[in-house]
Amino acid sequence: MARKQKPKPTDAELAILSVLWDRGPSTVREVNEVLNEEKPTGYTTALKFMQIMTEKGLLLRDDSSFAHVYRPAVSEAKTQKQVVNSLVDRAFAGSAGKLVMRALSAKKISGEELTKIREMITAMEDKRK
Amino acid sequence: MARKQKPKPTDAELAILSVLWDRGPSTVREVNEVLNEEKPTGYTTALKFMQIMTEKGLLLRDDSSFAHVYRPAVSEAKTQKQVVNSLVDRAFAGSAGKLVMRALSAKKISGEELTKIREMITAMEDKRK
DNA sequence: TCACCTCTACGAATACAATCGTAATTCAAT
DNA sequence: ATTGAATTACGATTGTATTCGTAGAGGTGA
Repeated sequence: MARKQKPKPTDAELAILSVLWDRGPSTVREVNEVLNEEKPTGYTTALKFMQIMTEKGLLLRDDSSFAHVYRPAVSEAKTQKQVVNSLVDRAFAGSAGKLVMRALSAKKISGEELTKIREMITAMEDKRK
Repeated sequence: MARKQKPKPTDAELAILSVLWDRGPSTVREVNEVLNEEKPTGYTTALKFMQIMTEKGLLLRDDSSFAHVYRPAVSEAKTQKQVVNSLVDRAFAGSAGKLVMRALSAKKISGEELTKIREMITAMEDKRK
């Protein structure tokens, strides 16, 4: 299988991908409106990013209608894995366990999530012989 | 208490901080030699970074000897917390639990670490009444 | 002292991220 | 067909990250 290495998305690109993962295929205007809830930016700024991201292979464009419709070309799971691995290498000396422990103490996590995580761990411990 | 907000370190800056957290106070040459094991860069590149980082308040410099000795001005724990929180916000819609689960499936984690993590979780579950 | 090596200081070049303004294009409603 | 609003294309600007070259200062051994 020939895997093409997609570039790691920048912060602004990640914000746009998040919107598309959440909403599904959208126009520039729709994406920009969501982004503006967080931080106001010009319409052409979003447009430019989405054009660049299409060139980079991060988005796919359907230009059959007047307002082009964009959708992610990379999956949420793969991208999250990519940025996590990158952070693990850069700031945690390659140890994902260290990052997990830091994340557990860094932010509030809901009870349901804690349970899910604990079950995930026991499953992994079982699987390892 | 007046906490001064230190800037989020860039990738190259994190690499330098990692070396200093690991080795303790070091000269530019020492840091650069460690960095070169991963990726060869010029001596003055490391020097420039460490000067900039000192200006930014990320490093402290002892210039009492000919070769200045640098040490981190920010703790490893605080910095890791900072970058984790930033990633959670940027790529995981603010949910640290989502990041934890992604990290668990993204990279191999040793048995001892898994155990430590599980114990950490049960402790957190207990504490939450 | 002098030659040499190491180190710092500083400026500059390059690359890329992020932002926007303007012009050209398309569509829809008159 | 004509006009106005929305959209795209494209260039330009600004800011910051990264990298290095060169000059000068500091230290050392012959």
